[in-house]
This record gives sequence, C-alpha cells and structure tokens, in this order.
Amino acid sequence: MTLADHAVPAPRPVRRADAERNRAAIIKAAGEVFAECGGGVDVREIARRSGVGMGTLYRHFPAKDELLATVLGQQFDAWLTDAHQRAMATEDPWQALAGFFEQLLTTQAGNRAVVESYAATGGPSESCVQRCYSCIDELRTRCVDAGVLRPGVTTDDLFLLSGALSQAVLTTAESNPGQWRRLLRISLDGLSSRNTEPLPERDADA
Amino acid sequence: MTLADHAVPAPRPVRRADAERNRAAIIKAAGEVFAECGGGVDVREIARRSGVGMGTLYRHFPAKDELLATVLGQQFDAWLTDAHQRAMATEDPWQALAGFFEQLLTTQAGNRAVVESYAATGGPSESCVQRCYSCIDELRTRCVDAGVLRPGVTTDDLFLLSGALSQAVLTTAESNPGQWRRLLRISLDGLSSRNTEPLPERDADA
Amino acid sequence: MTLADHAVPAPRPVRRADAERNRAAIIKAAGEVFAECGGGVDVREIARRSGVGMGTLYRHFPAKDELLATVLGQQFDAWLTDAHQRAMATEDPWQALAGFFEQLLTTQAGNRAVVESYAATGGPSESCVQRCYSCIDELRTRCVDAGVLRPGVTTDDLFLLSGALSQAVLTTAESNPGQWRRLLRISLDGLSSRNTEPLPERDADA
Amino acid sequence: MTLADHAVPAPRPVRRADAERNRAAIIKAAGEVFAECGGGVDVREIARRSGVGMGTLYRHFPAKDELLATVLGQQFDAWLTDAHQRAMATEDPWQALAGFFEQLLTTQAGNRAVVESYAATGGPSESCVQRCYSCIDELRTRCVDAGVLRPGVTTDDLFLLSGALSQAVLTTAESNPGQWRRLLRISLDGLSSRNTEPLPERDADA
DNA sequence: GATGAATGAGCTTTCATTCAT
DNA sequence: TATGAATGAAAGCTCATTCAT
Repeated sequence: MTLADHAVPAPRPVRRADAERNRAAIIKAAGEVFAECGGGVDVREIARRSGVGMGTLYRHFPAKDELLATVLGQQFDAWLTDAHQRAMATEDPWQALAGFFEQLLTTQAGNRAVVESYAATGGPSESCVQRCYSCIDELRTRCVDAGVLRPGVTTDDLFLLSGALSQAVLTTAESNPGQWRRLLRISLDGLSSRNTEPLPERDADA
Repeated sequence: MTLADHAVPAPRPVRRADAERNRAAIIKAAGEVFAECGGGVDVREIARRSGVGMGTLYRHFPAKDELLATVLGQQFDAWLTDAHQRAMATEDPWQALAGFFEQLLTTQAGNRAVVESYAATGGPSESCVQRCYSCIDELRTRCVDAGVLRPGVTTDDLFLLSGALSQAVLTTAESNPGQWRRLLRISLDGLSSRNTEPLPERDADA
Repeated sequence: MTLADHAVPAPRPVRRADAERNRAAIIKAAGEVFAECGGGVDVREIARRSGVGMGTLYRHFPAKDELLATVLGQQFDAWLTDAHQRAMATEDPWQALAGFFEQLLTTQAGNRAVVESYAATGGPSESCVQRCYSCIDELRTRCVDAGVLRPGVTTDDLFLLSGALSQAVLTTAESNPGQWRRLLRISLDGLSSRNTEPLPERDADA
Repeated sequence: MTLADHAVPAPRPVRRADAERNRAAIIKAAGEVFAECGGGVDVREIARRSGVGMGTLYRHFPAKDELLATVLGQQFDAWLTDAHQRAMATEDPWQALAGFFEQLLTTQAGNRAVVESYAATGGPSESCVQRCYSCIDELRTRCVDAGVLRPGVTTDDLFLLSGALSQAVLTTAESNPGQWRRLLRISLDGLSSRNTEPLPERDADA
C-alpha cells in the first residue's frame, strides 16, 4: 500500500487545471446554447461560445448526445437541489408543492432542451427523473399527510404535469410570458383535496 | 337519377385517378411518418412509404414545409370538424367541453408533428388555430352561460391547456398510455366553477 | 405497282394534321424560349408555351438536344435563306457583305441559344455551318473579285467573326443595345482592301 | 536583413499550413475545372480534383458562387497585373495595346468560365471589370496621344471587343487554335488611325 | 492536450426522360 | 395518339465526428 501510494503520487491533478476549466466552459456554454436553441443546434455554436476547439469539446464529450445528457443532467440536478431545499424550508406542505412547481416553471421551462427531453425520453436522464421523482414524492407525501392533496394523485401525475406545464411555458414565452401561471393555478386547484372524485385508473387505455 | 347521371358526366376528374391516388398516398404516408417521427424526418422516408418517387412527391408539394403544412392542416381540420360536430351534438355544455379535450388528446396528441407545431408556431397554421379558437370559444361560452366554468377562464387558457396536455400524451404514449386522462380530469376539475378564486392576471410576468 | 398503290392507300396523311400542327407549335415555342433563355431552360417551359404535353413533345423530339438542334437549325436556315436572298439582291459586293453581317447581328445575335451554340459546337449544326459557309463564301468571292476585300481573308475568318460579334450583341443587349454596330464597323474596316498587310498563318499556334 | 528576418517571425500563418495548402489546391482545381467546363460543373468534381472533401470545400467557400467569383477574380487579377506591367513596359503605345489583347486572348480566353462571365455579367466581377477598364483606358489614352488610334474609339469599345474575341478563341480552341490571331489583326487594323470615318453613335439602336 | 481543418454521408430540391391512362 | 404524372439520378449544401498539427 505504501508502494502503491508512491507509485501513484498525484495521478489526477496533473494539468487538470486547464482541462477542468475547459470542461466547465463547455458545460456552461452548452447549457446556454441548448437552453436557447434546443438540442438540434450545431455543435460548432457551442464550441464557439465556450471558446474551445471542436477537438477539445469532443475530448470531453465523445458524442453530442453525451454532452447534451451531461449538461441537462447537471442543470437539472443543480436546480433540483435548490428546489428541494426551498421546498423543505417551506413549512406549509401545499405551499411547498406550489412553490416547487412555480420554481420549476420559472427556471427550467424556459430551457428548450429540457422541455424537448420530456417528450423525447421522459426527462433529461433516468437518474434525473429518479431524483425528481423522489423530491416530488416527498412533497406529495407531506401534502397527503396534511390532507390537502386530492386522494389518488400519484407522483407520476405530478411529474407528468410538470412536463406538460413546461411545454406551456415555452409555447407562450414570447407571446404571453405570464400566462402559464393561470394554467398552474388551475392545475393546482384541480389537485387540491377539495376534489374528491376518483381519478381514472392509471392503465385505462381505451 | 339516370338523367342526372347523364347530365353530370364527371366535370373534371379526368385523367387524374392515379395522380389523386398518389397524392392521397403521399398525404397518408406523410401524415403517418410526420406523426411518428416529427417534422424532421427525411423526405425520402415519406416517398418510400407512399410508394412514389421523389419527383412525384415534389410535384404535389413543391417544398417539404408545404407538405408538412398541408398534412398537418388537413389532419387537424378533419379532426376539428368531427370534434366540433360531436361537441355540438352534446347537450350538456360541460360534457361537450370535456369530450372535446378527450377527443383532441385521443386523436391529435399522439401526433409528433402536431405537438411540435404547438411549441414552434402555436399550432399547425394560423387558420387552424383560428378555427380551433372559434370552436373552443363556442364551448367556453356555453359553459359560461350554464355557469359551470370557472370565472375568468379565457379561450387562450383552454387552447394553451390543450397544447400542454398534448405534450403529456406524447410523453407517456409508450410507457403509460392512459395516464393523461388523469391529468385531464385534474385540469377539468380546476376549470370547474367550483373554483372561484380569481386567476392571475394574464400579463403578470414577474 | 398498282397493287402497291392500293396496299398503301394513304399512309402519311392519316391524322397528320394535328401532329403537324403540334410539331409546328413545339418548334415555334421552343424557338422563342431557347432564344430568350438559352439551351438550359426547363423543357416544361417549352411544353407549357407550346400548349402540348411532355409526351407529345418527346414523341416529336426524343431528346432535348434533338429539339434544340432542330429548332436552331430551322431558325438558322430560315434566316440564312432570307439573308442570302437579300445579299444576292444587293449589287455592291461590299454592301452585300456588310448587310449580311448587319442582318445576322440584328436577327440572330439576340438568340441566346444560337450564340451559345457558336461557343459549344461552332454553330447550330454541321449542315447549318456548311450552308452559312457557302453563303459567306459567295459574298467573299464577290468582294475578292471586286477587289474590295483584304487579301487572305478566308471564309473561316468571316464566319468566326460573325460568332464573335454575336457574342458582343448579347453582352450589351441590355446595357447598350447599339454598341455592337461600332464593333462591326471597326471589323469591316479592318476587312477592307485598304489593309494590305498579310494576316497571320492559320495554324500559327505559338 | 538578418535582423529583419528575426524581427518578423511569421505573424499569423500559425497552424494554417495544411489549410492554406488545401485552399490553394481548391482554388487551383476549381480554376482548372471552371476553365475547362464552365461555371456549371458539379462541385463534387472540384472536390475530387483538389483531393479534399465537400466539407473542406464549403469551409473555404460557403457557396459555389463565392468559389467561382473568387477563382475568376483571382485568375483575372493575376493576369491583369501581369498584363498591365507588360503593357507599361512596352514603349510603343500601339504595341502595348496589341500586346495587351494578345496576352488577354492567349491567357484568359481559353477559360470557359471567364468567357461565360462576359456574357452573363459583363466580366468576372464589378471590380475586375473596373480594373480592366482602367488598364484599357490607360492604353487607349497613350494611343490617342500618339495619334495611332482611330478617333472616337472608346474604352467600352475595346472592352467589348476583348469579350467578343475571347469568344472566338473559345470557339476555335480545338479546331483551329491560332485562328483568332487573324481576327485580332483585322480588328486592330480597324482600330488604327488609318480609319478616319466616324463610328456609329453609341446609342443608335434601330 | 488543445486546436480547428477535414471528412463524407445525408438532406432538400431540380429536371431530362419515361410510361400509364 | 396526346397527356402530364412519375421517375430517380444528380446537384448544392450541412453538420456530427475524426485527425493532423
């Protein structure tokens, strides 16, 4: 073990400074570009905005999809962490849930690539979806315990709703940027325990 | 009747049997392909599926966009006509509105290209949107007159909701094809006149 | 022979009326279109202007090149016949030659396809070139006999000159439609017997 | 001088050795191909001959027209610079003018694309035409001052003549490569001050 | 490691020619 | 036989990815 320690003195920090800086620049630029233009943008635009060459970009992310996944995941996780903290800091369960949606739609729904990902793969990535599920589930449980959530509402329902409303945000971003709040209010009202009628079965297809 | 048949010996469908068949085949194939893959598909795929050459396709539709617009418009109009008739035939205003959404989401929301168009241009085309607006407005008015719709809900709200829910349909089409009905129920409940709290102002941005 | 006459009663004039009319319409339209747009035009434009279908066009002319050759040849021959008559009717040999060029440039040089053909194949067709050569040769001989043409000037020279000046007509057709007359005058003056210096050998290449 | 060499250690040709080589190869190949086949050739042929891929070609020249313009302009300018120098180095004004035409027709007139450009746009580009005009004008003025040029001959006339003779060169390039010299001689003789008759007005149209 | 030039398959569109009606 | 719809091989151009420097 001692030998091993000597044999591998500092394998990672060697010249990692620029590499890490580049990687960060790429992720930042890609985040902006994907958010503005969606996943279909030319990779060159990202290289240009991040100030690195194509080779560097592809060294860090061997394929465009990988870059997209990484960036989306990172943005999503950062947001989720923040959103989770805020939600936990909010005492009233209903307010916590409402605030979560509010923040989601304010922050993430303007992101073209994220919204696209809802339709394409259900979300930025499997793990993102999982973490988001956990968070929503926590909020849901609190609401259920407090008796303020409509019976039968599942985490799936809430997650799907977030995607749907995100789409609405994007649709009206330019023509009517505040309209989505009205939809959110309507949805939340439909989610409140005032509504007692059972929801359709989950696998009712016909 | 015999006389009538003689009197109208086919005014102009001369020599167009195969052309019309091809045109129909193109529209049909394009409708399917666009619905499955979105507006980004290779035109060759449409030609292949419709069994015609590229030249035939471009004879009928001089540009891809035109084909897309035509197909979307036609599908949308056909659906809208049907949906409008059904809605008008439904006596209960609320049932008419709910049925309209139900049909929209059953028929149109599985269509990638249509749903894409919501995000990109607000709908398949300006005229489609107008006609849809008129139809929704009619339904809304009936509900308002019957006092079953939440006060302040606009046609814009309902139209935007339809786009958002369409997105949800697409998202869950494979994993959970019936789930959107739950969201629809939630939304409709949020739209009912049971909810009396005013909605946020339309141009509340911050 | 009597039998033969009976066996082939009227093989040609059967339904030849429309066919001939069509053929004439095609040649006329093609003549105009080729003249205006050059040999690169879409065959459809010719079909449209002549009022016949593509099939009819291709029945008469199995390939675009054939149509082009026929039309060019016909136009050229018609013009040449006329020009030849005029030239023959002009007593003064030099005036005959000058008038020939004048008419050529006035009538043929506005024809894009004809001028293109000079560069591409030396002229509309081998036979056209031959006939034109004969005509020019006749004019040249008269001038030589009258002692008004510069010694050593060949028919080739005069033919080539006509192509070169045609190009000039086309070049300035819009910007300066009369300028070519100045070039013609200069060339004719250079061709007059006032100039006695020998011309370079025909196959002097270096 | 040694110091100077050290003082300028290549300001910016960094990392551009191969790119520059490719660019040069493209221009060279395009120059040849355009010259042989005219501006209508398939871009792929140029890529093939220059040994680069389509992408490389389009990286250097974002559109075919741009490539054509660049290549034509470059060829034309290179020739014009050389021709201008030679003309300036020739003491006798008439010899200078004649030599200019001689060189033009020897060097440029075999170039299909250049000759096409005369008919299409009056020359390779506006600036090329301008520079050529200036050069011709200079030669013309010298001849006028020396009293060797026919009165009334304009720069326009000489420029147009150069285009017309270029056409002649192209026409006979294969069948009779030296024939154009005879036309040139005839034209020059028609331009000499021996000819005193006034030329037709410039805008005499009918 | 970083750079950005090079690659080439793939995309939309055109048009000479053929063929079913 | 006339028609014009159908064909499909290019053509111009893009862009994710690789590779020489």
